[in-house]
Amino acid sequence: MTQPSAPANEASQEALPRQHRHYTIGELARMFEVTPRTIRFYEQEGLLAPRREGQKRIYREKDRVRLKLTLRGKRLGFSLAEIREVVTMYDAMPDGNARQLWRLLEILADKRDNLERQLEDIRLMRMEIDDVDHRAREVLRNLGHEA
Amino acid sequence: MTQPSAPANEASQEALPRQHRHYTIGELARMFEVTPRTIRFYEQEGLLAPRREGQKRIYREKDRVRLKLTLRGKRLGFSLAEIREVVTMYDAMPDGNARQLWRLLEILADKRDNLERQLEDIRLMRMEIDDVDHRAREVLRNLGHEA
DNA sequence: CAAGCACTTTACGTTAACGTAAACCTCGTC
DNA sequence: GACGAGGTTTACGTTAACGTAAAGTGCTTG
Repeated sequence: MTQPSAPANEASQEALPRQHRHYTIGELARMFEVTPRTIRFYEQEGLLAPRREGQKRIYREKDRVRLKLTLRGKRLGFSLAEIREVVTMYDAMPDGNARQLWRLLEILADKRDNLERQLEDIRLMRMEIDDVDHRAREVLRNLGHEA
Repeated sequence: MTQPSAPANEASQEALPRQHRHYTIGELARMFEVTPRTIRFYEQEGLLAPRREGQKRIYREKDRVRLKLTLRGKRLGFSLAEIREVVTMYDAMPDGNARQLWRLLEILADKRDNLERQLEDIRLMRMEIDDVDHRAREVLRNLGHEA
């Protein structure tokens, strides 16, 4: 039984406060169950901008959060382009001009509408799934009674 | 002012009970705001199976419902393959064997889990959107007070 | 009967979001 | 000092879900 030796970086930091922790690409990949390739791709698409230490990428708490938000957006069917539009505007917010800010509010309202429609879709799809489920169980019950 | 002459088929049927109506591909396309190409593609992928009248496709109420469900599934991020798996099993239900039915229940449980996670995602994303919204309005307020 | 729709098939093109492979560096360690 | 486990870049491949273009069929309408 060889103990899977804990990656040095991971172990050496687990006592640090979250805000100051940093991560390698592999760590993040495991945390969110994606491949490093995915994370690099998101960087290339302007969704992440990790610091470098020599050649290696160093991810900080802020990057981790951004990745989390990105993946959540994806699960909800937003494209990377849409997600980027929001997060970059969010970052540019404090010194953004009024036009940009209004544009941001516009986008947010849009996303909200989208979410509302999804909620309704989920409600309806749930009902239909329940219906199919009941029918299937019914058929199974009858299969049991004959034969 | 030339009246846009109502398509013969559409007008001639609007008094019929829904169950017996039938639709052309163009009608369906307009109803759901997709292109005919999309509908043909769904057929090619085994999601629809309209009858033919000569060479033309004739869609009935059942087909319309299937298209509706398909598009709803898409909005929720399901792939056409996933959607097909459910709808074809649903159709094969009454005379499906037990294994198939159990498999169907399995799939349904899976979809349900998926929907639950999406609900949570929506909840969280709503909060974040609200947060960004508030910040943006705050900045706008301050912009108004200076200058 | 020519024109104009709405439909048809066939087939190649396109975009997003990665996967995969090759070739390289840089540690710690056996 | 070889080696394995991580990391890196570059670049071509792949899949889903259609878009788009070409070329033809069939109605009905001026």
